[in-house]
Amino acid sequence: MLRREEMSDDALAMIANRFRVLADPMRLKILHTLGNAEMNVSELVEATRAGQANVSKHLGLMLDAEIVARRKEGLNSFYRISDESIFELCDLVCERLKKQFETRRSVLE
Amino acid sequence: MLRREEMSDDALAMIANRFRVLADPMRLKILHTLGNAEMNVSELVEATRAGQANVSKHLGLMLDAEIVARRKEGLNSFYRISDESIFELCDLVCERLKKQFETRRSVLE
DNA sequence: CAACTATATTATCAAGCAGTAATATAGTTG
DNA sequence: CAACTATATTACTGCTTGATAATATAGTTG
Repeated sequence: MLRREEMSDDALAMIANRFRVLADPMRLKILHTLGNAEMNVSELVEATRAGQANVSKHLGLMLDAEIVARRKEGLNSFYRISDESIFELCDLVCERLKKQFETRRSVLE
Repeated sequence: MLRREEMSDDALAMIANRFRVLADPMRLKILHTLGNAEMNVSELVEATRAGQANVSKHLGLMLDAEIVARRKEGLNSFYRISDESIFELCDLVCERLKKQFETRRSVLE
């Protein structure tokens, strides 16, 4: 796709934007925590040991990006992953990082 | 991976860092331009219509991240993609973005 | 070696963003 | 309805980073 077709600047900006959402350790931590189950904000605050405002802001950002979905129930907001493809993205990155470390290590031997 | 195993903060930081490299339209443009062929800096400057210092800095960043590789020949530096997995990443993001737009569009009908 | 060329680096500025405290909103319970 | 609770928003601060101009580095050519 990126390699074969022409890419408009707008398309590039949208793709970059999506990567930007994933380019933050705290958001990845939230996503990782959310991986298995729907959770409310308080649970996420406890699990990540971050401030409530901070967690809410990250969740809002990811909600806008449609990476998570929200279900409101009384005072609580329950969040869940709505874009499962992020796990594929993370897996790809992980594999690649492992390969790089492997290469570097073998260079030293 | 991200979903199943425990993730250290260091691991999350490394993954986030990799996404950060891809979270910039100009870098994506350079990667896209480099997609098919090895090119030197001048060619990339012309193709992207960006400043020379800017292109060099982005290339340096991606070289450090081992996303591109460099071959020096006389005055020229030739760059090429060294991490093909970035195209898979971009493809995944593209597909997902298309789905989102499709969903939004159908909501309006 | 002097002039030239390609690339890299540095300094600087402006913009964007993560974290936090304070406050607002809105639902709940006595 | 008053006190309480969960979440969202706002204002602010410090840090990071992208773009650019200026300069440095290093190879080339006459």
